[in-house]
Amino acid sequence: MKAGRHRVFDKDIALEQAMEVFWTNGFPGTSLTDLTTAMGINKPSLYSAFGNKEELYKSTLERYVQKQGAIHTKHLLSADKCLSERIQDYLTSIAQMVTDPKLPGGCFVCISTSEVGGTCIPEDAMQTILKINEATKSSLTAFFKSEIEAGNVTGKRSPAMIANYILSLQFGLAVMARNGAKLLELNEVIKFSTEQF
Amino acid sequence: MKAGRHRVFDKDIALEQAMEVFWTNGFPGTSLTDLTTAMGINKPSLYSAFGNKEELYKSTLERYVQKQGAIHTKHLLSADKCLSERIQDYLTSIAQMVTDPKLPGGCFVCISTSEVGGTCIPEDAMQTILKINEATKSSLTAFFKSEIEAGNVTGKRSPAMIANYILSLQFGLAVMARNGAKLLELNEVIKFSTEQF
DNA sequence: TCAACTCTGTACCGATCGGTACATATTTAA
DNA sequence: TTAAATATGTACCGATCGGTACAGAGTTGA
Repeated sequence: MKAGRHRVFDKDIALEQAMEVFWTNGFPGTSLTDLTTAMGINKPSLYSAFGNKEELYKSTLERYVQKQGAIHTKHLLSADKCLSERIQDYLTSIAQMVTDPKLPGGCFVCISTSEVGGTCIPEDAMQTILKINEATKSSLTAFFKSEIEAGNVTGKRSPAMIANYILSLQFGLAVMARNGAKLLELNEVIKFSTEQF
Repeated sequence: MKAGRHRVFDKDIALEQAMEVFWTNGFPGTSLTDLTTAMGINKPSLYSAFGNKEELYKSTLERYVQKQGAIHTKHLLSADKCLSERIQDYLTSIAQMVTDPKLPGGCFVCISTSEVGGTCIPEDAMQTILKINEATKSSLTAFFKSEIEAGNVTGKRSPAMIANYILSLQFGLAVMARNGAKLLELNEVIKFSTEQF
């Protein structure tokens, strides 16, 4: 066991609470006081555990991708379902998350992406966000490439284009949720937008 | 002529410059120094001409809707074109704007909508944003209602659902642009997403 | 020419920003 | 029991935040 006084807060819980604050307010809209209040710790504890505001922000983004983002992709791979149904399940899973009243609303990555290009987002954080979206896009592209090769897509469509289409829809649904759209409305949109598969 | 010293800056140009700053950085990400620097005026001039930061923000939003948002809708009504072509033109016009290198990138309303729900957006500004989106949605709904009545839409689709679909696409394209998507990519997505009309 | 008026520039306000120094409390290993 | 190590809480740092008081500059009508 390590010498020294023990940490009295759970680092993982604190990280989740920080994530909710950044998710709600964005990076420039979140102050250290917002963070320490939500996390139930004080500033020196925050800095010793998470570095600084930017490092904490990047940590919450990575946590989001792992804990909130990754739960949707399994729907794309479920057996015994046709492609359009799997895409629909995937998008519906996202729609549920972005409208979940127990969460801040919308998509953390989408909100962060909207802040890319602003002058008050640190360069490193910007790269983190862009990398996350690149990973999503290339993952979707690889998926549709294999689906096309399996003959599950009609017509002559490129995997990258379909990936961009799905990514656009994800972002769109997330902003719609921030605007107050209901899950039912989003599900109707999803049904319509997956008809061509 | 009014007595007193004359204003040395053009209020309309200053408003446009303020709009670009808010568009780039969002409301919490924009400081008064950012604004006065871009507008080329000092704080007392800003306050006497535009009220305060929030009032200026709302003014830039309204200006955006009038000058940047309204130019797209005409494509929906052009004669001698089928519905899918008109929708495609409408969305392409938006895609051009959100990727225009002479503009801040993305859509100002979309970025503002992403900030709705955060604790540092004043209540009045929040209402302004929501009203803008309501207006867009009801305008699109009315449009599709008349198109359905004209028999231009196949299948049994509700105007509100199609309006939500188009609005989601708009938002999605805007966030994609912030993420660095090229106009060509967005045009491919648009073509694909309007096939079902 | 002068009073009334409006805008501009400077200089400042209290509050909050992100971040830290330092003393104290707590724990482990020796 | 003690030294080393680590976390916490307080109290503070300079910088910046949104906003304004006030003096002076410029313009009008009388």
